[in-house]
Amino acid sequence: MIPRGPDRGAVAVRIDAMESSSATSSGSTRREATRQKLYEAAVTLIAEQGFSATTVDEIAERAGVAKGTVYYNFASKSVLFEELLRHGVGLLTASLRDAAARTEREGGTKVDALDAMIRAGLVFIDRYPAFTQLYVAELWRTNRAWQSTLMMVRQQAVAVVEGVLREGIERGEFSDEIDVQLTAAALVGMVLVAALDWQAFQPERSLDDVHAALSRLLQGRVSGSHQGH
Amino acid sequence: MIPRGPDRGAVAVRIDAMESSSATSSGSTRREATRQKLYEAAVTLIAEQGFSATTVDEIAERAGVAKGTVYYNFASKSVLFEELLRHGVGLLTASLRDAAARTEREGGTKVDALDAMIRAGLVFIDRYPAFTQLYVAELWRTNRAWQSTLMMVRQQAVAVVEGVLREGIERGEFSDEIDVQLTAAALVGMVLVAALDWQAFQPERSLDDVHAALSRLLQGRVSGSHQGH
DNA sequence: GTTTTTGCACTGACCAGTCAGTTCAAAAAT
DNA sequence: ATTTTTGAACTGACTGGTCAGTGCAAAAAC
Repeated sequence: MIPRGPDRGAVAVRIDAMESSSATSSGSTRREATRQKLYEAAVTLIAEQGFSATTVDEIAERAGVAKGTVYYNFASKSVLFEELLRHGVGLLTASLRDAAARTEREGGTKVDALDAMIRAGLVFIDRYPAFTQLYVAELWRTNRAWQSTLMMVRQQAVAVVEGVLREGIERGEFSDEIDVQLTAAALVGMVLVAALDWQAFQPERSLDDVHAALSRLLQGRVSGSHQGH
Repeated sequence: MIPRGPDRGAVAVRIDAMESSSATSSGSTRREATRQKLYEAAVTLIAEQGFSATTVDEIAERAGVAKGTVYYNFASKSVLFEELLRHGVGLLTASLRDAAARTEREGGTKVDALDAMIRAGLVFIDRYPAFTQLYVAELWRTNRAWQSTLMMVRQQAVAVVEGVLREGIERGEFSDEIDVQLTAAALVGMVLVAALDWQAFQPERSLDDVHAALSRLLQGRVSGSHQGH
């Protein structure tokens, strides 16, 4: 569809410009734009329906390109998906690291850093809910082609949280009895599930509300030794 | 569900006994057994591969029955899946309620109740990892046939946690400023993700380890006003 | 003798991936 | 400055295969 006339060339969408590869002076911006459109189409469809239930035809149609174009740009449906995963988690990891570094620079405590990362996580999920959804849905699946990609990418993100926890223990800010790995996983889960529930079941709430609720939990002001109210 | 070897009835699992329909004295146990086998086969396959990627032939084969039997017992593949969901979440909800009630009976605090529910959640996930996996993968998907079933069933489970939180606030045991819904979601997420990570990435850890880590977080002994170590 | 299961052939829809051909802007040739 | 060539990007009809669901007669279980 879309005879495309003299192709008014949708000039460079510039959605984000991650590590947008080479770009040799007269770089093929066209190709990059097409790939970006395909990512965007794929992420929502796969989040809604799952990988197998989403057809390449659907992705192509929503992106407004022909099916052949998908295969011109990606070796297969799975490869498209894998690159989508890498792309998305790259954004998240960068955002988390940034939040931690910023707190550090401003002389905050490690609790402040965790809190800032919680917020960064919420902002990310708010901006890319479909990606988050799809990530969670695939993370614990076994027996799948992109299993190893997913593991690597997960480790990348969780490592940031673990790092902050470890530094906190060294500084004596956290008890040295905490289990870094499990605690990091629990924190990630807390943010992930609360945020997805927020999006799905009470989208009218503000990000600040959600952040406040999670901060409270983090700081043990829900059930810890607390002070009246 | 979940094969688990030749199933020596370990600790009286009471797999069914839910609202297992009619059962007129000489109830058709045969049919029930077949359905159970199909649930068990379906749950692992779907957890591993996802709903669409799992074929009815595979389910039948793993369950050791003919394909026709699947359709004799369930109207369609989706219906089989929906009933599986109801079945599984029914078990979880019952277990959570039981944990809360037991604590109550023994005169524990509401924090104790939450703690007991965390443990009950972990035990459930430990026993039915495939179900948990599949549940998480489907929960936030939109546009799907069983979407409404899933919402009902989710609400059922989360409501138990919300109930305990509310009672805790009434009793003045928790701050009345906490957001019940968000906090409940966050707690569920904490347990869910920590447990799935435990299963997937460090299965050698004991349930007690995981429980201890989560307890600590719940009680604010990670970053709250804590006392040395 | 009724209920449940089996085995298996069949259908029709659907879908990942292919490929011969088209488009067009920029480079090269004139 | 005009024509020709090039090749990266894109197209969409087509293929080979898969799979949900059906139909049914005979066997097994109860």
